[in-house]
Parts: sequence; C-alpha cells; structure tokens
Amino acid sequence: MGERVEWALHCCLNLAFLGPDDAVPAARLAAFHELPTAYLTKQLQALVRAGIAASVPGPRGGFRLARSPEQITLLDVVVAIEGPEYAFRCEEIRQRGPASGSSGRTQVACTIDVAMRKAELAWRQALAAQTLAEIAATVEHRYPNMPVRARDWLVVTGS
Amino acid sequence: MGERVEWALHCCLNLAFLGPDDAVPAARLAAFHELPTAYLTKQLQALVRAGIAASVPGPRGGFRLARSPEQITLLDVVVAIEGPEYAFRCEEIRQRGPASGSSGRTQVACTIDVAMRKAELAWRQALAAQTLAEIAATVEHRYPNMPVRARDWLVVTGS
DNA sequence: ATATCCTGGATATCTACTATCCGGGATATG
DNA sequence: CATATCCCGGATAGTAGATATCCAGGATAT
Repeated sequence: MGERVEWALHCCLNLAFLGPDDAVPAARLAAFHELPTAYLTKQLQALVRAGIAASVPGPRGGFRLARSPEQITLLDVVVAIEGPEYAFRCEEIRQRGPASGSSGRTQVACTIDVAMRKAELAWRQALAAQTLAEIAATVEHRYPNMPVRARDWLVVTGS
Repeated sequence: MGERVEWALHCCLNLAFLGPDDAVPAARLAAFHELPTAYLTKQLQALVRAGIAASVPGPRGGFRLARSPEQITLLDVVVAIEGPEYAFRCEEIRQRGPASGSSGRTQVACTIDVAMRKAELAWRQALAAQTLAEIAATVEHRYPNMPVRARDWLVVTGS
C-alpha cells in the first residue's frame, strides 16, 4: 500500500480537528507533516473527486472536509486514494494450460478467488467500521492538546 | 498484491490433489497453467523456505507439499510469497513538522496505525481460517473430475 | 557415468509510485 | 477592476519493486 494513504488519512484527521468551514491551503497542510506539497495536492484532489473533501479556490481558500467526520470511514479514504480494485486480482490462470478443457467453465467462479475475496471483504468491513470521528475522539482522549495545537497551526485566523 | 500469489496458491492446490509423495518438476507445474518456468521456480523456492513445500532433486524429483493440506492455510502461502510485512506501514509522519513537539511522544502508538492494523488483522484472520484442504474439497465438490485430471497430467506415472 | 532437477546469483525489463513543474481558472480583497 | 492567492489538470522524470530470463553448481535416481 502506498504512502499516499497515510498522508491522506492524517490530512483528513487534521481537517477533522478544524471547524467545518475552515479551509486549509495544500501548502500549509503539507508543511504540517513535512510532505511534498505538489504530490500531496494530487491526493487531496483525489479526496475531492471522491466527495470526501471540498476545495475552495482563491485567497483564504484551501481544503476542508466535504461532510462530517462521523460520515467518513477509513475505507472511504483508502478507496479514494488506492482505487476500488481488489488487491488480489484473479487472472484465471486455471483456465490456461493443457488440462483446462474446452468446456464452458468460464462462467463459474474460481474457488481461490472466492476465498481471497472473502478475506478482502473482512478487511474492507473492518475499515468501514471505523470513522474519522472515532479516530479523532481517540486522539483527543490520549493527547488532549493535539487537536488544539493542530488547529492553531493550520488555521489562518482571520486577519 | 503480486500475481505470484495466485500462482503459488494454484500450485499448492494442484499439489494438494496429488499423493503426499508425488513430486512434480517445476517445469511441469508451470506448463499446467502456462506460467514462466524460471520465475515460478523462484516462488516455489519461497514456499520451500517457508516450510510449505519440499523439493526433491534429481530424476523423478520436483516439488511436493511439506505437510498435509489441512495444515496449510491461505495466510501461510500469502506470507511465504509476499512477506510478513504489513501492507500499511506507518512512517510516523505525525512526528514530523512544526507541531510535533519535542516531547517523548515517540513511544506511544499512532492511532491511525492502530486502526489500519486492526483491519489488516481481520484480513489475516480470514486468510488463516481457510485451509488448502477446504479449498480442495470445495473444488472437488464443484468439479469432481478436476482433481483426477490434474493428477493424471501432473504425475509422471512410474516408467 | 549420465541425465534430470533443484539452488542461488546475476541481469534485464516494465509498471506503479513518488515527485516536480507549469499554464489556466476561480475567487476574495482593496 | 486589478491583483494576489489558491486550486486544477496535464506533462514529465526518477525510483523501487514486480516480472522474467539465464547460467553455473550441487544433488540424486538409474
């Protein structure tokens, strides 16, 4: 899994600490964790396309969450960055080779594929069961001053 | 996830259809699914190093399962090929940047990392819950003649 | 002795991830 | 209206890992 996922998750978490209408420029969001601005911007755009974040152009613009942290799961973010494809993709090698037979076995599922998909569904369900709000609450419980610190550094207080 | 995993799973399944002492040369195992012999051999060697398969050198040699299919889980095969590392690896970007603070926060777990690991554990458990024997039984139930066909083609009958 | 087969290393190719840059468009501010 | 700020999309490189091949050496059955 790409490092981009970690970037996106931390950025979403930081945005979750802010007010719903506090937009943070990509450059500031990147500087907060010393990430490359241009590349992080690509990931933020992916979050926008997925409907997780929203972008505001112009001065005092930036990125904010598109919906409340309670309605954003870890799966949402992972899928937005990595794509919806399964990590294990069945290439149907069972149908190649001398013993494949010419019968129309094509339409029946591969047993190994079914088994691997079952495991990936368990992974997806575990990701979908955890929301950004829950993560934020855990962080706030363990490090009470971190949300405050993030907000103070990220938000450009109005002139 | 690499295609190698699919290759390894199908090869292990084919070996599970055979007798415990029927060794199949890598070239024949590869030809069965039209896979590149040399590269498949690398994966078979990984299975040997993991203790899943055993290799027999010399004429009438080849590869066989090192233990019974009941004792081989899908997780065993996946870990043997892909390695034991987590797909999501926390780079601790939270500790970089201006707001990280110089306090000794290093030793406490990253909340996002914990959440992602929880999901991966669910995936691993789902893989560990399925054995090669169960997969083989399902295949045999749905395609009763496939194990026979695999054995007839793979095993070089004595002289 | 010989043919068969695995083992390990070296090498090459290709894809996806990481990263950067730039022109264009949108918007708040004065 | 002019300008500074900021997002958007495309083009472009570099790099690491996955895919793939080849060969010399070792082990073993016949």
